Amino acid sequence: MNQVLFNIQRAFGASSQELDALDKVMEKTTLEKNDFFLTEGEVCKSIAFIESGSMRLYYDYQAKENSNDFFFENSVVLSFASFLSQQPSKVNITAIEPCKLLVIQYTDVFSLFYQYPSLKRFAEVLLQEHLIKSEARAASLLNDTPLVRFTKLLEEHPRIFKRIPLHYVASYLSISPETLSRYRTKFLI
Amino acid sequence: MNQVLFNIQRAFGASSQELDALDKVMEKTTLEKNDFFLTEGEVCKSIAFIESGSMRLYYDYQAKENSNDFFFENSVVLSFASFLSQQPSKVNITAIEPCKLLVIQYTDVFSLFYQYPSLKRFAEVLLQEHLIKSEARAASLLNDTPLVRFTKLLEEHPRIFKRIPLHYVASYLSISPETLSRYRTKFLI
DNA sequence: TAGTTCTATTGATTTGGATCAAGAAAATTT
DNA sequence: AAATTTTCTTGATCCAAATCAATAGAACTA
Repeated sequence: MNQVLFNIQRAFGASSQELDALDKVMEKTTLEKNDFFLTEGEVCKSIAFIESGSMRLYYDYQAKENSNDFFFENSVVLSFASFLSQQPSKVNITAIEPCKLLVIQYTDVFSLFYQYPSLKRFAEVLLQEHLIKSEARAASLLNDTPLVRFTKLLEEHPRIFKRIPLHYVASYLSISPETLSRYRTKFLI
Repeated sequence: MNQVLFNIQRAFGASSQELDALDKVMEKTTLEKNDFFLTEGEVCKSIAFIESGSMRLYYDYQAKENSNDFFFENSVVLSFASFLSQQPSKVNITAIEPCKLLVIQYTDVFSLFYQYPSLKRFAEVLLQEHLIKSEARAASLLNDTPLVRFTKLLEEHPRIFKRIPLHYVASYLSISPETLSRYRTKFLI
């Protein structure tokens, strides 16, 4: 059994029947560094589980790439807004490191929900978690100064600084790469 | 039939039976200016529909009140994060103008969903709309300069400038009241 | 209606972070 | 492993918005 299925089983008590059904519709794929999982304007028609590697979700806005999220192993990756509404995505999602992914298609997702209630419950929890995360992201950008965002990120997600190129991290914090570099020397990183 | 029920019927084709059930659990209440609908730390146990008036959702953060949303007639008001997780709210919600509200309790919401699928569908649409709005809010704070946020708000929601005290609007835009005042003279408002 | 508090404007000054510029270090490619 | 590209750092300058300060105007309230 792959790690993704194992996690779902452990967290939601999915039956082996449900896990089998899920396994059947999961396609293994890989992405090279800088390959796109989703591009702006395209409708998000699949969900990815990351087996290994890291990814970045960003807005391409006025010649700037503003990163809004990073993903690592055992994460679920998609544009919720585009996937749910089946409207063109406003974001891009690309591989930072080479990635091994398990991918499920939109149509399969809903036919699975129809058949297996505990998978529907899994999706509802994912959706709720994402909503809370999205509100927290907006709150952080509203309430915190750039320096506070930096120190919080450093404390809460130190691995981001180890595995993500710093100019991407700078754009996530909504500061220039130069300013991030200065924060880092100031905090002896 | 009140305006709220009328809207639900029109948008979701709810049956008269469903609307009756909804009507039964809706309690009319009023709020005076500055009264709280929800305070930080409290669990959000109800949903309000605004019949008349306006409300404000804000973070109370380091001696500053940072407004994150404004609501007018025919809006649905709650802290989604707190309501869904039944965890203490991180936000406050208060009346700006005196409000007439229709309020539904948490427990009634879920018993209604259980009985009436089209109301569940109504809730799912609300949730999806909120998620997209929350992502858009974060995107705006990440991508746009203060001045661009101001011009977009002016264009997309001009009534906010007519009915909401400007220092609240300033905090929503994440700028000082002085800067908002200067933007306004610059744009001849 | 006079007094008080709240809200908004305008001016002077300060400041945190952006931008510009150059070079160093690291990673990738050939 | 040499060449090229990408990433990161450091310094100098600039600028948009914050802060500080004073006043005016509106809206409560006693």
